[in-house]
Amino acid sequence: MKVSKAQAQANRAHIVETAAVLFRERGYDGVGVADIMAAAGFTHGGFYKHFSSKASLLAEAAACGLAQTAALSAGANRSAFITSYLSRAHRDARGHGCTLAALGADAARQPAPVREVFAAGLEQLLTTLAPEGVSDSEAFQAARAANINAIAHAVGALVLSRACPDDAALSDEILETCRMALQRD
Amino acid sequence: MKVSKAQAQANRAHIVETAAVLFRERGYDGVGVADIMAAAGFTHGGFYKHFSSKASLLAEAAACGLAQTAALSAGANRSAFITSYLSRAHRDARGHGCTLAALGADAARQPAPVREVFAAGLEQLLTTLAPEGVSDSEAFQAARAANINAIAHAVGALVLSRACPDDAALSDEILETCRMALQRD
DNA sequence: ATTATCTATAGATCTATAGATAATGC
DNA sequence: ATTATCTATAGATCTATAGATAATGC
Repeated sequence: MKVSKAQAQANRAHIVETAAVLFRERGYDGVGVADIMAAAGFTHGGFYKHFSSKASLLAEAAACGLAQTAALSAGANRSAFITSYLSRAHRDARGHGCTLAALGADAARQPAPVREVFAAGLEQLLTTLAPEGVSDSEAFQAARAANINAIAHAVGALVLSRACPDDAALSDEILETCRMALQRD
Repeated sequence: MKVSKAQAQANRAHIVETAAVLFRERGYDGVGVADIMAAAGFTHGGFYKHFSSKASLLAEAAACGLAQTAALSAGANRSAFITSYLSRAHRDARGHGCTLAALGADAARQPAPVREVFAAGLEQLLTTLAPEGVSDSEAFQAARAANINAIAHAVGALVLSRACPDDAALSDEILETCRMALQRD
């Protein structure tokens, strides 16, 4: 049943990507190692040849998810990023959405290595969103502060809209109100 | 081993308050029924004479925690509320802090009854924060929108600051940046 | 008589490990 | 010979229930 080293590497990456989706959908404690391995197409016994523990997989899966969000923000302009971030489609697709919103609260309860991954992912997003060619130190700080505020505002809006019932008017109202405010700034 | 009806009622309330703290600290899936009952001073077998399931306890515990936050906001003025909400003390006291930030992401994965409790708690907070004596409909809507934005911004800041390592400069920077922005508005 | 709590346990799950298998890669 | 994967399982946990106990409340 052995596979080539290249295939084993690909299998490992596939497990990380599968976990990145399942953790965002159901939370860290809501998914078992066996669930992840089955979803990736393996039996659960093979897990520990790839990862030392479930927590270390979370760190890799979070890094994977955070990199996806940073990549998305790199392409679009700020207004387009906000529009898609605060859309009902994003609210309803937890498994493929922002890792900060889906797993930020879970991260707070995890050991330092996992939280360091989140801090690095957030720094990456701040860098990606920063306007280019700002050499002035004061303007740089102002732009960084504006990005921190925008991300916090957007993450909070997404978390709150998801905490409300799907069909509640309040859930849509939160998204629309915050989208308008963030595009006004 | 039976106690009076009044005592049983008090014991039940004590279990809800204990659960409200433990769920916020460790998340819904991070605490067991036996943990909660032991922390409240009972054996776990007695749980089901008070609650029909663990999920129904979560609904009550969330309502309890959300009412505490709404009560806090009722007393202070807006600036004082923001100052304490975005303090390091609040960040580091998850078990006794805002339920929206601690359990909002968990709520998104729970059945409708739990999410309805969150929506009601959020509406309560919006009402509490609204300025009194605003009869004009347009001004009322503007005040409601401003409160939705402020709560989303503050919740997101708290979630993100907690997701970073305790000692990271980024965690403090998020709190301070968002506190300044929210007090400027 | 009722019932709040306790003891004990069923049945399902979860993380992690041990040993077997079989294909890679030297 | 090494190792990626599989089968099987240990040991711990979790939700929920059953039945016993003993104090309340009629």
